[in-house]
Amino acid sequence: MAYSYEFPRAALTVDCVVFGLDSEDLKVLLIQRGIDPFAGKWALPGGFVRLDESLEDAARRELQEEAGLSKVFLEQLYTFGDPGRDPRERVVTVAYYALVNIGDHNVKAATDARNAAWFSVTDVPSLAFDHAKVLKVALERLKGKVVYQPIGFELLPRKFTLTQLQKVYEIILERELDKRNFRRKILEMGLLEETDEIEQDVAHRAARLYRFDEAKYKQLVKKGFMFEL
Amino acid sequence: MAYSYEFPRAALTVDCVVFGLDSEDLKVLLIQRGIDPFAGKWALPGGFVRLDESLEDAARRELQEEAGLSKVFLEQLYTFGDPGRDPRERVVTVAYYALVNIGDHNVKAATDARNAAWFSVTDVPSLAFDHAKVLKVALERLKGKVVYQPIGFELLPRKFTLTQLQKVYEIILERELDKRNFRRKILEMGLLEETDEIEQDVAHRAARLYRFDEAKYKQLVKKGFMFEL
DNA sequence: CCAAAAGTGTTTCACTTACACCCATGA
DNA sequence: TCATGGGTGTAAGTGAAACACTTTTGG
Repeated sequence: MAYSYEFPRAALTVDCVVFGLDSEDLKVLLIQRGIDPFAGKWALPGGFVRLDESLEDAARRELQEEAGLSKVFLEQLYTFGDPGRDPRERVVTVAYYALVNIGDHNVKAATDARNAAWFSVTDVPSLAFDHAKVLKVALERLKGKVVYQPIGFELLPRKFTLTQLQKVYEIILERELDKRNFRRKILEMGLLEETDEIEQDVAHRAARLYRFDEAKYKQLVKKGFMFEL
Repeated sequence: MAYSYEFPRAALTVDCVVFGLDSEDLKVLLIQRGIDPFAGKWALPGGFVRLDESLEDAARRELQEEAGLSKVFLEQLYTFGDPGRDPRERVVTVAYYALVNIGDHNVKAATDARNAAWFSVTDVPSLAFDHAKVLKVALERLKGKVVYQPIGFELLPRKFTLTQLQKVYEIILERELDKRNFRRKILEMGLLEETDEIEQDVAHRAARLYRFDEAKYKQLVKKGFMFEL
């Protein structure tokens, strides 16, 4: 690798695909752009990487600044850098995806008067830049990852019912799961801690609440355990 | 995402983890650096991204220039951008990994008089920058990917024996596989085309040669087929 | 004829899948 | 008492894993 200070340089940004879940749909968080290019269009939250921060730090900072989100699950997705993806100049973006529990996080109105809103992933508006492609890649990654990594929990409150968890998987995978088989499988993994609480304010028998046991999971992984479906 | 021309910019590079295979070992291609920083140290092949080329094009160009490799399997791995990973200034690198058949590709002496050589992945020298980490991530990716994507073939000549193929998996996964089960499983997928040729110059019964049928694979994928192990 | 790897089936076991009813609760 | 989802077990089928000997060829 040779050094070369004389070359003009691409700009470097991060963009975040933030997934959330309500009882019906998988949602993605979008920001309405205030300025050109694509003023007024919806886009993924993101922005320039500063010279003194890591890529992940930049992604977290943008999430905080543009949507008031902090301490969320965040993982690098892919880097998009085709010439022409930004109409003005060469911009390379490192895309991340995040999983949040919509209930916990009130997406605040962004500081700089741009709108932030959740859209069902099956019904997103036309997006700025190549963000439609980024979203597509993120969705594929999420579907692929959710079956062999315990990340479904990230979309739920810390305590949840088994039915809620099943719903998470059904929505992401876009297929129905058998209730008894699902419960047996997930419980036999030993990753869920049964709490002594039950759900509140439901007009039927209240379900037991469970909690994902992170410590137990890490411990099992060390012994060769692999999460699956 | 706001525009901001006044910020100083990170430099952008690509680095490639090129995997090859001989009959014993999984190998990685390294280049001995000619200039500082890390002059004399071994490093992954790579270099600066030009403003008018895509990231993948940059990776392919560097492979061609530094190692004489072309038309290889190449896939984006991860982007490494921690401040401080380059001692001189902020450099963000988009890492790719490549799979090549060592026999087919004579790694040429690099044009600028730097050495290129294959090292067993279990015995690599100390590497420049954070390339040890990049290599580690690439190895994990390869191990994870090889079981659910038919990429093992990329490390073999176009025609190969079932034993060679089995060896590929055994070396990458670092565990032994059962011969009969392996052959049954791989043949039942219907991805291998039996040729009428057999291996040459062996001091024992010569094995039949097979070829990976790319067209068949794509066709099966459309019907929902998933490669596995 | 010996050494070396090619090639070939069957049984066992574990896991996945399909499936239906009673229970608890609040309205 | 009715509507709603919570919670539970079993049988059948499918796929994975374990396992050893005969065949072919070149030296």
